[in-house]
Amino acid sequence: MLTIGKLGAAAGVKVPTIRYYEQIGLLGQPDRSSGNQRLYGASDMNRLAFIRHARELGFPLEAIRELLSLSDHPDQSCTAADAIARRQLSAVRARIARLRALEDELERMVAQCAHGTIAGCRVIEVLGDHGQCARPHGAEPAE
Amino acid sequence: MLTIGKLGAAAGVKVPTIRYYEQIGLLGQPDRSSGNQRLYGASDMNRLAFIRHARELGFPLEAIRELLSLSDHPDQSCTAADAIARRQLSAVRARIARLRALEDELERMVAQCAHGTIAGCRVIEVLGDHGQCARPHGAEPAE
DNA sequence: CTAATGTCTCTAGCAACTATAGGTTCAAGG
DNA sequence: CCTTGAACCTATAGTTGCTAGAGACATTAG
Repeated sequence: MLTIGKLGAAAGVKVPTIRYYEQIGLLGQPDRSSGNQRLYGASDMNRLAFIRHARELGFPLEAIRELLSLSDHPDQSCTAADAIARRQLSAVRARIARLRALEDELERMVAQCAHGTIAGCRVIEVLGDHGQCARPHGAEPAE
Repeated sequence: MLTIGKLGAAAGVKVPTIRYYEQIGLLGQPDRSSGNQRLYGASDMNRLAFIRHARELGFPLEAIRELLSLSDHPDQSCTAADAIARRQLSAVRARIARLRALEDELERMVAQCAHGTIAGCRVIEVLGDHGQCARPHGAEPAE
């Protein structure tokens, strides 16, 4: 049985965050010690690790809640979980592409700075240019 | 001259968000019509598109403020500008590296999903399993 | 046994919006 | 010209996903 601090250290999640997850119902209420302290077992550990990894991948908590409910009922189809993962994957790829363009421009700026002023800075154009958008704006679902 | 609604539609930014950006000083105070309504020009449009794209890439508003200051003062001494550009460049590179790791993990998740039931779906296992982490947890800088 | 650390609850704050309320201005149709 | 409805104004409060603080109780190392 782990105290909340040990659990947090093991899963890489801060203690107040664990209590927050419990508060919003992502984690169930754990057993308590005689002195009212939370005590966790291996299944809590797995659940928390799942939440942490999903958060790292950019899943919103509501999507995680959905995934957890799917895994609580493993006889259902995993199509929904797969769709969420695919959506995240394409979002990640779009971000990488844009960041590479910005990286190039910042490299160019740093090189230019080495020899004078930053007149002719194109950072705004690189990120300001709508024409370089992977997809058009305005109709995208919010992240 | 564009009203705030037209500007927002053109840049893909909601109207209250534009007013919020003005409030926190990312956008200057625009001209007003005789009836006190905001009027924007092409340079406001570029600036707002820049902010939107940078936000999509996950830059915090304070980093965007710095990037904008680079283009706002193109004659600025290179010492200051260079420091800002270098800091942003390393932030961009860190973000790219992290996103690539996430891309790999999502690819693996999607590839392993058997499209059957969750019992055979690895999405949840992959996210729950600490052993498959690209890097150990706990010592990473927060996003 | 005592001192330090960990835990408890509760409240408040943060970033970056988003929504609502209650009023004003503008542009288009009758 | 006048009305009507959309778009605008200000100001405030709510959202998500935490994070930090205060003040009190529990546990553990020396």
